[in-house]
Amino acid sequence: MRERLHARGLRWTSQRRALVTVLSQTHGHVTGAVLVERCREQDPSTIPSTVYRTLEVLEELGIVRHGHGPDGRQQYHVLPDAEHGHLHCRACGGAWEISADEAASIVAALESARGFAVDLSHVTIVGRCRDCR
Amino acid sequence: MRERLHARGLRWTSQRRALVTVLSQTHGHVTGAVLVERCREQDPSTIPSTVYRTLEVLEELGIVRHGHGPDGRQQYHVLPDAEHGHLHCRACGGAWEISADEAASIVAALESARGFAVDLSHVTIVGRCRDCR
DNA sequence: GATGTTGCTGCAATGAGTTGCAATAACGGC
DNA sequence: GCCGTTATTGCAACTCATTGCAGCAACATC
Repeated sequence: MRERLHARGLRWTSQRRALVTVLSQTHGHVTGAVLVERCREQDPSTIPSTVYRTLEVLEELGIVRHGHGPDGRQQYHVLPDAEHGHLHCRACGGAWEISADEAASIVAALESARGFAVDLSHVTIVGRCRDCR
Repeated sequence: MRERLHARGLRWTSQRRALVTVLSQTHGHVTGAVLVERCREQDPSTIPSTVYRTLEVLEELGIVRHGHGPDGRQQYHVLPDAEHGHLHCRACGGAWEISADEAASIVAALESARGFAVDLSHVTIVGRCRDCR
């Protein structure tokens, strides 16, 4: 981690260390607010803006990816992890992942028709699941 | 409008009238904040929570639909309008619509594989457009 | 036109996230 | 180990959106 930051002229601070530790203990998806809260457990003096700014940096480094839940709130997940999209049922709140394979049709269609490169990790599709229909 | 509300036991108030007027003069996509602002122009005493709550009601009636921009903020558009998804370039901020035809492949795939009913209006796909790549 | 219901509004507080700026503290060089 | 540079932090203010609750006012009924 330290290396990766230094390679770009960035610094390895205690605040970043704390967030990276929290992230390493995280599985699946977490909202930004939850990450702030978990950092606070480690160090109550943690400031939200620092956490959010650090998450931005980590995303640039390719350590985390973020998307938005059905309500537009931030959701992060830690790499390495197969790239995937997100599926949310509006009725029951259930969540599933959309594999790259499953999304291939639309990713390819947008790529060939418009030359558009889809960021699958950021994709969230909302609707109703089988059980809730 | 009044009829549609009354049919459900809801009421036709001056605040709702104001928002409907604003919406009728709106084309394309607008953020929630902009709608609040436009209502304020008509009536400076407009309260945000009332606007957001009214938008919820109008969405239930099928008058508007909402999705989220690349930053997760609310975006509304007024019906009637062909149902469509949204495409955003992270680099230039450009926005395009994804027609139901274009999205058909993934909508059908999720439908048949998982029995999931996609809300296309709510879909926003973020990435990089041809020019920005 | 007066009255009772109850759906809505206004308000205040809260949550989530962002931004500008001055002070701080990593880091590299000596 | 000290110093200068400048990336980061802490803080405060702000934007966007949501929620609980008491009081108000549409609407149906008479």
